[in-house]
Amino acid sequence: MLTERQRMILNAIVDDYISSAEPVGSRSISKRGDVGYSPATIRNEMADLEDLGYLEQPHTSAGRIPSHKGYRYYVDHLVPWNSAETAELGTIRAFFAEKLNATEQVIQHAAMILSNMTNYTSILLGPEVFHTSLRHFQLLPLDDKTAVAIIVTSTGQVENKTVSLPPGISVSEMEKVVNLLNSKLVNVPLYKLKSQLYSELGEEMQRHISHYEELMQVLDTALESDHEQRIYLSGATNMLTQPEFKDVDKVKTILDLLEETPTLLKMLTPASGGTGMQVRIGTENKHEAFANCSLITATYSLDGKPLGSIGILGPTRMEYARVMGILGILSRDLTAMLAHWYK
Amino acid sequence: MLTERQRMILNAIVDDYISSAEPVGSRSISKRGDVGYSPATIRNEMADLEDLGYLEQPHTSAGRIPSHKGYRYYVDHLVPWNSAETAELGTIRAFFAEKLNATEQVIQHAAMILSNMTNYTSILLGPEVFHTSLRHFQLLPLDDKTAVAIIVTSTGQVENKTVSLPPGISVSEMEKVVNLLNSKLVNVPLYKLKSQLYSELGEEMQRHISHYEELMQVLDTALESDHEQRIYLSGATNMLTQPEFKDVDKVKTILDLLEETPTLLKMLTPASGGTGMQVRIGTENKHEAFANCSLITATYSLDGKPLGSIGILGPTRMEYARVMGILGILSRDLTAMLAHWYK
DNA sequence: GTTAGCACTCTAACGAGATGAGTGCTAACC
DNA sequence: GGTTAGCACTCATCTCGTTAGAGTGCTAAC
Repeated sequence: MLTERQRMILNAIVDDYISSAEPVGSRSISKRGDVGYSPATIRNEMADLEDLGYLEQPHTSAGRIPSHKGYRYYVDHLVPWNSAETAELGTIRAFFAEKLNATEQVIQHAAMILSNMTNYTSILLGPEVFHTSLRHFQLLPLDDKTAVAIIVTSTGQVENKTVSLPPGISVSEMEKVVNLLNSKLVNVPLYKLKSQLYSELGEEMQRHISHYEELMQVLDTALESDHEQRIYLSGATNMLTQPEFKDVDKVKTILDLLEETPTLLKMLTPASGGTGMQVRIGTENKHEAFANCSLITATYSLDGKPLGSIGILGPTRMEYARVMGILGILSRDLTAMLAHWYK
Repeated sequence: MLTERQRMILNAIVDDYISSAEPVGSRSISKRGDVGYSPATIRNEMADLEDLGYLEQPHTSAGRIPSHKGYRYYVDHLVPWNSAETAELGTIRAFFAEKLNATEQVIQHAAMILSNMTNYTSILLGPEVFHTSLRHFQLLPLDDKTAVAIIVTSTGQVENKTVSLPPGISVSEMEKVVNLLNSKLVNVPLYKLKSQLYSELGEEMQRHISHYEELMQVLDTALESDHEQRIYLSGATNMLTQPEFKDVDKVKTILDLLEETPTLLKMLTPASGGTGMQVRIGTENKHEAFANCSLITATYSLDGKPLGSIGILGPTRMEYARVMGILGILSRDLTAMLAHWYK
């Protein structure tokens, strides 16, 4: 649809704008050297690109800035994205060379590394316990009224929840049930736990146990999917350094949204539908507060199933190439690392 | 040292400045009605108060603002602090009426409530596991190289840590040791765990166990005080709404500091020395980034020992009376609640 | 001791050029 | 026909002098 020359010019404009945050004029494009035309010619093309919707003009006598459509085209067709040769490869490899042996810890650390490297905000979704399975279950009485339920998953994550005990349940009986539960439910995926609880322990137990109803109630809440995905956010304040967010009020609404876990979840999870890298530009994000933001996400997986996502949030004027490169490497390496641990 | 009239005027100025954030002039004080003097008289007193160091003048023809010394005097002698009658009492009571049965959950929730009520930033220190004791210890093998160590404390908190296992340790032997450990170390304060580990299991075990050295190494790292105090931060973005922080750069350094756990710890922990409420004004905080901030902290305790702190961070121009009232109630109620749970 | 009055100071707000980056258009050039 | 030089025009931003107003300090009167 676009001529080769138009693509070159669009590319040059987006590149320029990404690094300068200023509307870019015909002269500066001409001077760059990689587009060998005079300002006048470039002006003509720019007018055409604006008509086609790829560029915008803040006001008559200013340069052009990319529109959302322009960014979209840039991301889809022009980004020089070679994840293998990113300059930051070294940093990432160094990160994975460190000896970290807990998944959560790795993810958390990765969030920091990401935001530091990119100077944007990183949002990581911890491993989705949903697809992992039960390794061990335990119910530990604290006093006669409360107990701690502990669930260890196949990926070594530990979830715990305090439950209140109804009066009259004996410790020994509880132990018996928990033991049975362990023998029956180990390796069952977490999301099937509650249904299996009833099918496996249903009839069989009812006559062996005195307080069947109450006990089931306790186990039910204990296995309740409190196992939410954990979200790790890092570098939120980097938003403040972006010139487009010098308006304190706007940046406040953004930072406020970032403090809300459900919002972040909603932003990151749909990405797990597709496996590849996803870029959501401006209004493609659901919240209007993010109209001037872009979100780039990738997923990491285990056994081919996406486990969680890693994402970078920045202004629409974002270093797409660099960020995509970094995310690409990191998601691949994370996947490899997990595969290596839990093969 | 100050005359009654000077105290009245200082009080009026601080009150006014707290609610307006503008230098306050003699006329506006006179008009308030509670100081029945003409602007000229008040001007004279203001000049004296400035000489004494309680007030400052941004420039010659502006009103006065309180100096740090002025705030300090206000906090120490003038704040109308009646924690019992705070208007927010209802909100707090409603919060405690909710049925929450995990300490952590309560603290986390309290952080949110606090920042919402005050519109400042709340910083809460989770229960200091340091002073709690061991209820249960467990070492759960994940595969032949790694295991999860789980520690349940007397207050029902669950700490877990992934440790790597040296090759050649048998599962049964490990179980034996862990069982012994449980029988010997339950109810030992966490901070004594490591030393007791050696004194209790030292000679006795050495001959019964094949890989004594390696096993001890594992247990050592498992009991390592990874049990850091957890910090709950809420409403950090409220900083952005304060007019004194309209400068994005300054607020960025503050928010960046708030992202660093060690900094927060350092700011909150010294407060646990004294039992009462502490107010640190401006440069009394250690970091110079907080030169324009005040931090008010209170502690909650169990069995008379301070367990953790709750704090509010805001501009030096802060609603001291209100915040101190709220913190007072909350810390008292938290203490009562913990006492009720773990009596 | 208190207060009215007044000259003085200093910031913030306003508005009128001046500046300059950038455009669109036309006409000339290859 | 595609490309480019030239030029008039637009418009945000910067500068600078002026003004308005809030507030002070001082003096003199009450």
